[in-house]
Amino acid sequence: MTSRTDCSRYRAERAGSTRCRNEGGTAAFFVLRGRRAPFVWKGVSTLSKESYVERITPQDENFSRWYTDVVRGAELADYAPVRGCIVVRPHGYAIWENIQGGLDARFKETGVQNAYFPMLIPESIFAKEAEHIEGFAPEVPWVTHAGGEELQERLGIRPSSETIIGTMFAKWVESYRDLPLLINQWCSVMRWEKATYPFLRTSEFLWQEGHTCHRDEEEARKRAEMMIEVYRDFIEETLAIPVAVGLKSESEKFAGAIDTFTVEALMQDGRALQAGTSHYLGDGFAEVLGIEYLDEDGHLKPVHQTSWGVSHRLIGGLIMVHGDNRGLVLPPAIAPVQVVVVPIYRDDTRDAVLGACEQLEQELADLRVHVDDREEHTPGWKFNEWELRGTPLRVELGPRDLENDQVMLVRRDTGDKTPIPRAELVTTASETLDAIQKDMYGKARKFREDNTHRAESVDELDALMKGERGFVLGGWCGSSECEAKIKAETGATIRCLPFGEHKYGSGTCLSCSKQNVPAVIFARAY
RNA sequence: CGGAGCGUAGCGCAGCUUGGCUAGCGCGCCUGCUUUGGGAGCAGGAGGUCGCGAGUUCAAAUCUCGCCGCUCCGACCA
Repeated sequence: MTSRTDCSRYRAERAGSTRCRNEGGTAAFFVLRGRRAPFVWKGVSTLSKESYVERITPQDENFSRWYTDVVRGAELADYAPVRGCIVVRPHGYAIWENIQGGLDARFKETGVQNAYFPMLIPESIFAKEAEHIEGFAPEVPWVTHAGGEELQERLGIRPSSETIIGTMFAKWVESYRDLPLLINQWCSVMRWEKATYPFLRTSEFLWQEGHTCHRDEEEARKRAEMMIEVYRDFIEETLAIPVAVGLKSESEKFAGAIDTFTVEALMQDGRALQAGTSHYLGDGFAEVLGIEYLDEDGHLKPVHQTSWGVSHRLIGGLIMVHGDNRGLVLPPAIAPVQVVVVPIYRDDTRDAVLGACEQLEQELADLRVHVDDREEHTPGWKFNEWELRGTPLRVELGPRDLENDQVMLVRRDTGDKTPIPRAELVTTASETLDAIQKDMYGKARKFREDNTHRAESVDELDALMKGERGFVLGGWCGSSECEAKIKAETGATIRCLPFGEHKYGSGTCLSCSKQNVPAVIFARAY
């Protein structure tokens, strides 16, 4: 009874992991916790004996190291033998699959269909839109040889697919009756980055790119705004990450777009993360690619387009918004395993405990539940392991619980440990998961509010950027000169010109002191 | 792209300054027994092209040159 298929999956996933190290090292993935340093968590002090305990670099000691510790420790990703590329491991990929599932359903609700286009783009096609190729040229790898011969025409590896998809759209769109055309593809793209960082900036990354064609500007703009709203909804509801929604400045816009809408999140180190973008492309691509339709009035007109995407960077956002010094903390809605059951037994109680666990697993079948019945680890080891992996809820079941007809329920986000009567577990578990989801969003939202400041001058902005950082609201007159100057002096960029409920009124331009200009969000960005 | 550092067993490191026997240590892994409510104990065991390529030398993990990769800190980007 102790072996089940999902169980062996978890075993396979863990193959090759290690978490301890010797005394005496310095820069390290896992740092030695000093002898007799008590492992303190929520008032629980343990491990008083001399023992080596793996530790993640604390966030406030070195946030970057903490981040990479979590990425590798939670087995989300590993470095690949290709420069700048990561391997997304099963646990990380399971999160990605849940992101895909949630977004894909939302896309389809708005009438979008999935398709797939080639990864290789002939140079002649890629080069058709001038701004587009100019923006991406430095980051595009080219295939020049194949079949043992030099190719007649170089093939670019897609950094984004506007041109190749548009080329196909030109064949498919003939009449206004073919519009709107709403297509999405899940794929990976490649951008040859100078400096890479797991999930946040890798040479190849997983994403989705939606591409749509419309009859006029109004309809296309509506679609671009609709999709940024889909992102906002998903990221806030499912990933429990609050975002600011707004418009990108000219310099931060997508190469070839008229307008770029963005959702911006704030990480725990006070830096901003662009979590998703949606572009109104105008008819620029349509003009050069010949995506034209015959309108009711008998005239041939170019379509108005949009494109929009999010990437596996969202996983980086999850880590940096919710994680703590014990590792990853996952919102229940996205967690591959929502409830882990850890049996605690001796030889004489083994069968009873494992039997009860199997029963729990059946009772909790509506949730994503996993019984960790591995023989080779102690319960304490498993507690740490599942906390590092971010599992929202843990159920502990041992002989004492059997006697009292109860289980222990432990929340990952707060560490709270509560005995629950067996009969109430199913209800309490799903209620607690709902509470965790809500509380995690609330906590992240409060963090953002506590770390959103106002600045009246470049000096004030600079002081904030040198200190605790965060979102800084300040006036901006709209000129690229002032934007560039502010960036040069403070390192902060304009994350967005907020709209909707995120508007913050007006102020004085931080750089040129022009009065009554809109307030925008400044931040150091990833 | 600049500055700094690193690359020796699956992971973390020592050895390198001053070249020399069989390259060590901890964790992990394997076997056995005892264990199991916050990373268990004992015993035995397996595991290495010392990042890659040249060079110097009787002899290179160690010295020289080149290349590759990674990490951290700054400038550019989903």
